[in-house]
Amino acid sequence: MRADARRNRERIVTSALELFAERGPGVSMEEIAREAGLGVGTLYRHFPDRRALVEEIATSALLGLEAEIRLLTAKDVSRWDVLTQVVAYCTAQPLALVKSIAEGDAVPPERHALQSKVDGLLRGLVQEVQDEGSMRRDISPAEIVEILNTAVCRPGARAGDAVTRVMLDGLSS
Amino acid sequence: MRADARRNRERIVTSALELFAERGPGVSMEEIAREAGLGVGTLYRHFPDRRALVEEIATSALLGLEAEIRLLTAKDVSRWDVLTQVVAYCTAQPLALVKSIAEGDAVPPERHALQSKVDGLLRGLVQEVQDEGSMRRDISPAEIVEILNTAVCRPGARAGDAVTRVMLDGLSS
DNA sequence: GGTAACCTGAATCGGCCGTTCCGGTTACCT
DNA sequence: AGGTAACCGGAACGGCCGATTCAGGTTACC
Repeated sequence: MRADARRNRERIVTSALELFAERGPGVSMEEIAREAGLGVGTLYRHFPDRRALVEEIATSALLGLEAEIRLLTAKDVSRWDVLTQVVAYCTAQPLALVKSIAEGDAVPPERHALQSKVDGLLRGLVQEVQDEGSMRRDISPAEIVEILNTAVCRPGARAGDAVTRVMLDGLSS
Repeated sequence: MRADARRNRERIVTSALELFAERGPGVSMEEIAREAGLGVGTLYRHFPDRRALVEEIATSALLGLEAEIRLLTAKDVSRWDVLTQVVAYCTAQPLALVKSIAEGDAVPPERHALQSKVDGLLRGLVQEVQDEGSMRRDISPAEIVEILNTAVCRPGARAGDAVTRVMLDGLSS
């Protein structure tokens, strides 16, 4: 693959991620191309169709999150801090909305598996946070993950913004 | 106006409010008509175009909210309880998303004035809650109102659901 | 019973978006 | 430097979806 092609592919993914994160689904292919400083044709050279693009982004976002969770989980700090940092990662990375966007399309089995794995990790972490005693217990881990999701998958969400802080304070015990 | 016409107009407004609340903007005129058990033509008999419908709904929702705030504010209970009930009203009434939807269109001056008035009332109430000492002071009333807005204007928001509870807990002091 | 008001929903009209395609450009190898 | 395959740009096409219209049937009310 030629150097410029590789670079352009990169740009496309980056731009798409960004746009999805800040404007939600419904961003058009043309907008993505423009944001990347390329023509639509180039976009289609790299991804056969919209689904392929979404798929790539969703999958790589999930993989990134999974890696991050494992990394943070391995640290020797309170589970609460780990969770906080995971949340921060989710809002800082523009992967925020990707999950929900990707759910608009039919979820292919491979991504579904990955999704479940990440969800499992998150629920496990939340469980540990509760066991450690720093999080309220009157809400189930699954539901808490969902709550965090709504906090993070919000157009315009920023790491450490007021909504996120309030949310986390409301979850702590 | 004939009795059936009045009834149908009513139905249209109700259905639109409901659909907007539970499915967000982007609900089509046909869906609204169907939900109301009417043909699209009837809808257009009562409202010249989509904007007119949205306008009516937004305005009446705001007026309703204003009335509710004044009513609750007059009660002799803690300001915190008043705020809680206002929030509950906002999520129970399907006026939840109306505000944000109505903002998609250009906001006509008259509605803008109404909007500001309601915002003022809310900020004032929040200020009182803070003065009473039951709410954290490290976030400004304006921002808190905005936070509450995101809590309430959420597709699928229900009065007293987990997200709302967590949010309010996070705001209390 | 008559009539104006009302209702219906298929058809129309636009706009937006994904996708294609071909003429022009460029990286890179020899 | 020159050649060529890979790459890029962006106008143009086709489909879809939603707002709006309208001709023809129905109904409330006097």
